[in-house]
Amino acid sequence: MQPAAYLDKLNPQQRRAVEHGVSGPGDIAAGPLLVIAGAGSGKTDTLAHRVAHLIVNGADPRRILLLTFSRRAAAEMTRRVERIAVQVMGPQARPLIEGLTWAGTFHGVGARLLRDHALEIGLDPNFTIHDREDSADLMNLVRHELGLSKTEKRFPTKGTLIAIYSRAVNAEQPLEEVIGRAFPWCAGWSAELKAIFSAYVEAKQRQNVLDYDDLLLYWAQMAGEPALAAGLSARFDHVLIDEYQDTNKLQATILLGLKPDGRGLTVVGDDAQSIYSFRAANVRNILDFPGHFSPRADTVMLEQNYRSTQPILAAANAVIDFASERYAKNLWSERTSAERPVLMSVRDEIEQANFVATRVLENREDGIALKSQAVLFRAAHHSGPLEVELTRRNIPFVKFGGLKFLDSAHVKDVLGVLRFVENPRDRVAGFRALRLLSGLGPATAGRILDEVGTHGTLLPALEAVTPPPRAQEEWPAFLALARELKAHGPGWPGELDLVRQWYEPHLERIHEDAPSRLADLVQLAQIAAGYPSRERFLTELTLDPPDATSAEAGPPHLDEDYLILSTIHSAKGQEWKSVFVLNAVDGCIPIDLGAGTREEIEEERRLLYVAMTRAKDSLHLMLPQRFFVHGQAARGDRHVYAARTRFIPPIILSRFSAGAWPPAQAEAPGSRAEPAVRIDIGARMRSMWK
DNA sequence: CTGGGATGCTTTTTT
DNA sequence: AGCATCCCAG
Repeated sequence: MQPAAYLDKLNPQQRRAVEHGVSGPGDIAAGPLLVIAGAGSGKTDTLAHRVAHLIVNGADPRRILLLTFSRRAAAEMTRRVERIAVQVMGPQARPLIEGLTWAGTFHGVGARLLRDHALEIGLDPNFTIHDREDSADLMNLVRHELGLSKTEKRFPTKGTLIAIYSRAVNAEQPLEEVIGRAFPWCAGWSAELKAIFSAYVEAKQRQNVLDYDDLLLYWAQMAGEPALAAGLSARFDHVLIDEYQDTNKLQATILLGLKPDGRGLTVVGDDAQSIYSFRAANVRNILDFPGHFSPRADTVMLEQNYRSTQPILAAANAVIDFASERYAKNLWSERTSAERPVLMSVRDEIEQANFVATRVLENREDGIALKSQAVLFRAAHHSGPLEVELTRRNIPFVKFGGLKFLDSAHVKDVLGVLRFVENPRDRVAGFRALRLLSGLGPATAGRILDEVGTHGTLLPALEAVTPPPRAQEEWPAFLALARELKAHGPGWPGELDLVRQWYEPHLERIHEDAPSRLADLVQLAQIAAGYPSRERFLTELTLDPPDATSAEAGPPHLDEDYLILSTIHSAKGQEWKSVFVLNAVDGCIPIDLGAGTREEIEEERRLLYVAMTRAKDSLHLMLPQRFFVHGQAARGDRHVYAARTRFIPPIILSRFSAGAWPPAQAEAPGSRAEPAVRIDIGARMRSMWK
């Protein structure tokens, strides 16, 4: 057997990253390693090879911790590791890879570790997890209780509150600093904010719920507590983290707590693709990583791009060259092409939609499947007109990013009932569930939840309730439902069907468009069937929500072809043959919200870079000239003119080719082709008034 | 106390 | 255009 034949197709840098600290079977002594992996440089493959290489050389898969940005990425990584390992070791690798169970997101792994260690840290292991919306709802409850909803001057809303709180936790910054840097318009409220946050924390603990941030925070606390830290860090021999540029200070604290000397630690990322600072991600994590250790961490740079053609790469490089601070690297590609990326001018968003739909179909005629094409945009609503056009032309699409399936009211209602039964102390869930009954408002719901709280258990408390007269009729059915669920009557996923049956009449009463919402619930039931129990379903759905939006969510007939629509954020790590970037104009990229600090602008630049580097063969940046302004009558024509994004200044225009659509617009006056039809619209208009 | 309607303000990206 | 809040009728 040639021991390392599977490494031969790696380039020298990739190979260095894979073999770092591994000198042969049974001999692994790896110090900290940083891999700077440019876009399309085979990062995932390199990391997968490293994991496989460790295992092949005797590392215990059960003692490898692999942290990725999304669950999807973790699954993909595990799949590749298995493929490589099987290739080297044959089928006996399979059971070995089964042991690679600690692969997931920081939040997912945190949840699992916390359930394992709950008792040691005084946590009830049956805690439920609040997603962002739930957290905001709870914050709102607290906000009202403290009487801050009717201050004389406008007090920050629940969304702002949770954003401030979350940033303070994830960036490990004192409140004053967070407000000063990121929320200057909230200055002057810091005393109130402290009060509200402390009440929020107490409420979470009383209700036995954790929010996303807690999953990291408790983990970090454990890792920092000497009595627990040793056991925790001894649990893993190797810790590998993907997308390190998008981790925050709190996550770095966890890592350093797990592996203080960096032994067995590998981080991979690309500072040029850091796009999550709104979530407190900090580029400094990756920039400063080597210096945290002594001796310094080894650094490997992957610069060969296997994805894009040379002209696409040259344009993307030109854009990122203006970035202020980064690991200087120069991506290159062997893939030649004569086709530069296109800056395509169109009159407005309607024409933009028209162009994209037309070109997508042409591409398909040329043999490029819809799935190999993607339309990317800065904000979820930017794709609105395009979605209309695609629907009109019957072009199937799936949209990633923006409002999620789980965020819709009806799905949250059903989950709320389940969560309330799972954890009766969860007031947000309880509130949601109880208020579904007509005649039962916030006051009564609050009273009932107080009862449940003092009782400690659900059923006796509910049975003792006398509902208000107007809710009396619907109460027995609710009580019966709670009983069934508490007893796990029909088992899983039958319990979800039970809730659905109970909920249906309520849904029809509450919402006009009940039928389409019912379809979502059918889909929820299908998702539910994929989980072994109610508890696992609720936890994992919160940590790993289905990432496509409800519009398409109908369990897409996987054999069918469909176009990909995605926010740039959700496009991270992906690639397509042909990519269209919508609204490459100032105001959209960079987006014209908020303060627009220098750091924020730099991040917008990286966003454009990420979008451009998703393209393999063909790239169009769309430039609508006019935007209709919001807040006018449906067919109003008030509009503003938009300018090409500032990230493509004249000096790099030569990296692009220019186009306009419809083509007639590009031609000089006089050379215009003879129209096929002539209709005197002007005459019609005049005759309207006669 | 609940629920419906009017009115005024915010408006990105996501585990 | 959507949501939070306010106001009022049962």
